[in-house]
Amino acid sequence: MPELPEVETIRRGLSERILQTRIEKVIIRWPGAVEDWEGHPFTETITGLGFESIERRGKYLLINLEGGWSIIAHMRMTGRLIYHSQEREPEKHTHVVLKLSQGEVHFSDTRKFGRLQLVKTGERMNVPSIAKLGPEPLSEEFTPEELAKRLKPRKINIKAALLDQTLVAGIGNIYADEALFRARILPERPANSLKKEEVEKLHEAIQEVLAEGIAAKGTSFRDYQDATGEKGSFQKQLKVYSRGGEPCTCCNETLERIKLGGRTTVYCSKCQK
DNA sequence: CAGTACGCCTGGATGC
DNA sequence: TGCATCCAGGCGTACT
Repeated sequence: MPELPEVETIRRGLSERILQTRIEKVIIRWPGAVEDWEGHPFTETITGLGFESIERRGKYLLINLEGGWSIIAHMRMTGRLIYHSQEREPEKHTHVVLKLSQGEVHFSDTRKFGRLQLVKTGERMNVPSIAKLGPEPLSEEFTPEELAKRLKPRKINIKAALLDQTLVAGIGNIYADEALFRARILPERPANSLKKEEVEKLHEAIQEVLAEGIAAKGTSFRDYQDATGEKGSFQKQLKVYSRGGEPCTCCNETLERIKLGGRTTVYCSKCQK
């Protein structure tokens, strides 16, 4: 599941490979994967344009093209954006192929939740899904004080709060569970019940797990692959996610597996308070 | 603001 | 072996 570290890894991989190229042809194999911009059709608008830069905001990739156009890409659960230096037959779930002046990019998504959305570059930060995102957790504006301020009015449990993209951007189910374990905080705790020291620990834990996730080129639990089709390795460092019923790496207690906000949550009832 | 449910999807795991 | 059912879950939207 591409969360911040996975999307950042894709951003870096694509940036190294496609910034000097131009889109020569667009092949849409499943129209549901793309969204036009106010009467400007996806294919016709981007054909012929070169790439200028690739940014990331939360779990969104912002691919900036020439001519004032951008593509906002979201992988959701199973999306992939993979660069091939040679021409390659699309796979079963490849929905869009961008033929470039050198190589090609395939957008594939088994579950068809992901989207490529055409927007004006000047409007990219104003589209609702991007505009409402909370701070970037690895940026300077994301301080312990900022996190505390944002948690204070929230009565929901801290796990659900971390998954709320308007509170802080980019954290998904994997890194939320890992950050809470590292900060030794129970996921059921109301967000506004965290003491100052706990918020500071959580802030540090969030930054650590995300940075380590990026360093490991992401978590390839099921479907995730980077921009070249390689798997990440952070799944080897997971302490709680997907380990329900297994012993805690710290105290050997059996890890609990519950549902919070409709999502599977794993934690250690002995280590986390 | 909280919470819940639903829709979007397929494949792998599980149950019979 | 084959078929039915469950589960994984990010996010937008609707409704209470």
